[in-house]
Amino acid sequence: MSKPKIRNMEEFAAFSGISRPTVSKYFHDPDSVRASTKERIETAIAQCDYRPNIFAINQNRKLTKNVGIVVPYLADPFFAEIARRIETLVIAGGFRPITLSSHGDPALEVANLASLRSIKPAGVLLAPLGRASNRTAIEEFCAHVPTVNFDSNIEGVGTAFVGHNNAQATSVMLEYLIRSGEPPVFFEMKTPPNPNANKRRNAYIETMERLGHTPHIVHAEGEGWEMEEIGYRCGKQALISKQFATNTVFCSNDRLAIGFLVAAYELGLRVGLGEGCAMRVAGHDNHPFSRFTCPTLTTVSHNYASIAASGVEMILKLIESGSPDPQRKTTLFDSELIMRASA
Amino acid sequence: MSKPKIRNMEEFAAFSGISRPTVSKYFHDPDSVRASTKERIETAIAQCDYRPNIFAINQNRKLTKNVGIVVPYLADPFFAEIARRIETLVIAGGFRPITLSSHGDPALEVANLASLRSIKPAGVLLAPLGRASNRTAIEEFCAHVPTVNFDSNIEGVGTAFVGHNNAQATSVMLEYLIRSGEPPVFFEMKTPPNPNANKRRNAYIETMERLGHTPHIVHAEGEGWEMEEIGYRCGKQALISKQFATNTVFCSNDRLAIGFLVAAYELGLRVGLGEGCAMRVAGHDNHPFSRFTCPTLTTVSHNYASIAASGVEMILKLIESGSPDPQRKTTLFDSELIMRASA
DNA sequence: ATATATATTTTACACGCGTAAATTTTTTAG
DNA sequence: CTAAAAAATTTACGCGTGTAAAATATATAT
Repeated sequence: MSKPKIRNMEEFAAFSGISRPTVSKYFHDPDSVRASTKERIETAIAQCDYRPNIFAINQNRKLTKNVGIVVPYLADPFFAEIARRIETLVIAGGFRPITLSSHGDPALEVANLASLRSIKPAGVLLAPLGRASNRTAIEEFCAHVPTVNFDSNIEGVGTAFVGHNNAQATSVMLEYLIRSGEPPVFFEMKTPPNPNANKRRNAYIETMERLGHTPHIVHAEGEGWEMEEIGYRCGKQALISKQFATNTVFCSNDRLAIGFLVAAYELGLRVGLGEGCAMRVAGHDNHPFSRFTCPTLTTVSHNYASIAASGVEMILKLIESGSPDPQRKTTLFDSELIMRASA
Repeated sequence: MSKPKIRNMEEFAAFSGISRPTVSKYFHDPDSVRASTKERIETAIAQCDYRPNIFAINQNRKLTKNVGIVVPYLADPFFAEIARRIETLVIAGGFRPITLSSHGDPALEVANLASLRSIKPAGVLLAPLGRASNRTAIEEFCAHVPTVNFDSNIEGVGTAFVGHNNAQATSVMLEYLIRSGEPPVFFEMKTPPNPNANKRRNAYIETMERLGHTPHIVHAEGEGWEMEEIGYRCGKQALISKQFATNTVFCSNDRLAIGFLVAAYELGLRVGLGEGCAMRVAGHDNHPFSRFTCPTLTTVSHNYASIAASGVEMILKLIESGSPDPQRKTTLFDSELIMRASA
């Protein structure tokens, strides 16, 4: 019952009774060989469980089957979720996903790109850190590797960008909040790491003015990716010192909102729509945990499914075509208002 | 200003004026060559930014510098956090971490192991799915690749296990809860995916009896990894139908507790220690989000730092020694009571 | 059955680097 | 300054696979 030890394709070819080049062809595309041949090879595989050496394969192929996925912070469930979806689609497309997280560190982001480059990926899906990113290094990378930029847009980075329509999302939420109560104050980090934040602030100001209201912004101090902590700490201070001009707060993202809700809770401020509520809070992202806040968070959702699908589709098309489209294309997906209990 | 294009080590050697074998030696260990040589090579690198082809390197080395990290569900911030720490330590150790998530799927877990095997990792840190894992496949894998099992112990899997002392943690929490109020009811999934849950239940029963109290367990129905949802849904039902024998609930893990707290909140049950509180809730894990629940969650913490450090240390030692210790060693780290507002 | 198209085999070289052995150069010790 | 030790060079082969070209075998259409 002990399976024969096959050391390489040579031996496997001998074992299966097929020539090595044909076997090689089979592993590259099982349907490129005659059906009867395919069957014989697969019978042999079942008997000895040989698999080609991936290093030797990739050494000689101009194009590997590797697709890199780089996210700024994988410990953030938002990115974990989008990465998970992308991985699944990449596998379905017949490629091998390699997910790397920059852990919020620009140096590690550059190191990740270097690391990816050394495995000659067929393509890369890159969500850059944003403001902190080393632009030069990223541009250099994109000049050599087909790259689709997602989530956080850096102009000129990658052959295409697929992301979230911050303006539309902000507008949808604002209209809802204004229609159903007092116009919201915008709560954001003073120096947000992610460029989406800027788009959201600008959209807030613009939409508020368009609707005839005065924009109010409260800024939270603090650097980095510990947004719940920042939202909690600065939110609490701002609540205590009554910095909010109205009873409604629109947080720049859900993580900030999660921290803010804890602050409100601890101050005994009831958040929500009903009678006894002191204030309303809304977020932005439909973060996986926004369903489990107290109260559950009203937010605008990223279209996770479409962004992942579109990003993967683009990179696969790019890989197939070989030639990067000279025109950098931007695809934005509209978001949906997720009405829950907090606003 | 345009850097010369170097295609391989041959060309780089010519460019730097050093012989190829010496260059090769340098890339394997920069300090194994004379200081002056090292400097010349590094000057050349700065000028043309060449890096060796990783596939060609790994094809010929018996041992790659790859260290696999497999976790059951990376979208769970708990695993994201531990993976992040492990990655950092692996890099510091001079290896290349490759993190794969099984996304809760036993088939993907097997596929991940197969995928790892094809890149000949020097070693692997494996946190198995647990109950759902394909034991045979994992054992087969461990027979060929140095593996350290972490988080969820499967007897016989891997050369060593490093994890969390569930018994000690449960005991510490129970003693605290009993000392400070009513003895707790244990709230857990009926069919938990993770084997830690069984240890925790048994420790709960044992400790309760030792302390002279009657154990009470409430079971939540539901399969899979959506624990917040299960904790919320079943917790709400159980609260409504008054299934809890005392006013204190000890959840088998923090994710269940996070959902449970939302249920309590929605039912208007004030959770905490103070006067006006209807009940107390405690968790287990010190999940990254347990600081941001309402109220903040009292829990027992995994020793993230020690588990990561010890796991990495073990796998590196294993790699260095070459010979797996025939004695499977289990290392458990004690946990710390994290007192917050919920109990 | 014959001609044609399609698959497979044979042969041979390429990829980029690891590594061993023998030789030469450079450094260090005396 | 000379001898010994250490480092670098030269030469040459191996790793496991991709892939091209020519020859041969097999399948399909007429």
